[in-house]
Amino acid sequence: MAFNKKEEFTQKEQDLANFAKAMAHPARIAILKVLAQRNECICGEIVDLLPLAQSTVSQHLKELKTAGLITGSIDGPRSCYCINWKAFEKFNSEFNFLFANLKVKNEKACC
Amino acid sequence: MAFNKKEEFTQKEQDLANFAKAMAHPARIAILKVLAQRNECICGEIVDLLPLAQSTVSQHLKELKTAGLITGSIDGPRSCYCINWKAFEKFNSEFNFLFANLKVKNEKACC
DNA sequence: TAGCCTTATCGTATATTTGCGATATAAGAT
DNA sequence: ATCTTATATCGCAAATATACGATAAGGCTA
Repeated sequence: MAFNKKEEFTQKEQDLANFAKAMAHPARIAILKVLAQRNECICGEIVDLLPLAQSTVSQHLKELKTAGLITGSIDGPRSCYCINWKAFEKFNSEFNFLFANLKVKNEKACC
Repeated sequence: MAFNKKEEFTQKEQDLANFAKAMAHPARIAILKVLAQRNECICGEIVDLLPLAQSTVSQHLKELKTAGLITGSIDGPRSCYCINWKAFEKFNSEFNFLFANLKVKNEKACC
C-alpha cells in the first residue's frame, strides 16, 4: 500500500499539482516574495530573512528550482536566484482557467 | 529536529501555503475539476472517476473541505460536495497580487 | 427488524517532506 | 598555498502525507 498513484492522472493535473506543491510551504512563499520584491537576483540575504538554518533554506531553493519556479546560476561561492516569470505566467493562466469555470457555474450553487 | 517551523511565518504566508497544499495532489485537482464542471453538488460519482479506493477519495475530500476549498453536507448515506467559490476568489486574488508584482519587476530580469 | 447501499473513520504500512548539523565545494583574499 | 566565506550536499531523525482494507455509521427498502 501507499503506492504512488500520481502517474495515473493526466499530465496537466500532475503539472498543476506540482506547481501547487512547490508553493505549499510558507518558507517557499516567503522566498518567492523576497525575489518578487527586487529587480535583481538575490544571492545571500535570503537565509537572514528566514527563521531557518542555511541548509534548510538551500533545500527549499532547490525545490523551487526543480519545480521551475525560479532560476539560479551557481557562481562558485555566491549563487544567484530569480523568479522564472514564464513558469508563473503559465500556471497562473491554468489556475485562472479553473477559477473562471468555477465563477460561471457557481451562480447556481446549491450548498 | 524536524520541528514544525511553519508557525514562524506570517499568517498570510501560511494561508497561501495551505491553499497551495490543498491543491498539491493530482487527485484533488481532479476532484476540483469535476466539481467545477457541474452546476450542482456531487454526491457519489467522484469515486468512479478516480483511480483510487473509496476510502482514499473520502480522505482527499476531507482535506479539501478542511482547507475550505469545498463545502459538504453529509446527508446520511449520500454526501453532497461543491466548490467554495469565495475561498477560491480570495486566494486567486492573493496569487494574482504576487504574480502582478513579478510581472512588473521582471522587465529587468538578470538571469 | 434485517439487509443493503453509501460514505466516513480507523488502523496500519510505506513514502515523502521537513529540518538540522556536519561536511564538501568553489571562488576570492591573504 | 592556505584561509575565509558562501552555498550545496549528505546523512539522519522526526513529522506528515498517501493509500488501502476493514469497519462503523446512517439512511433506505423489503
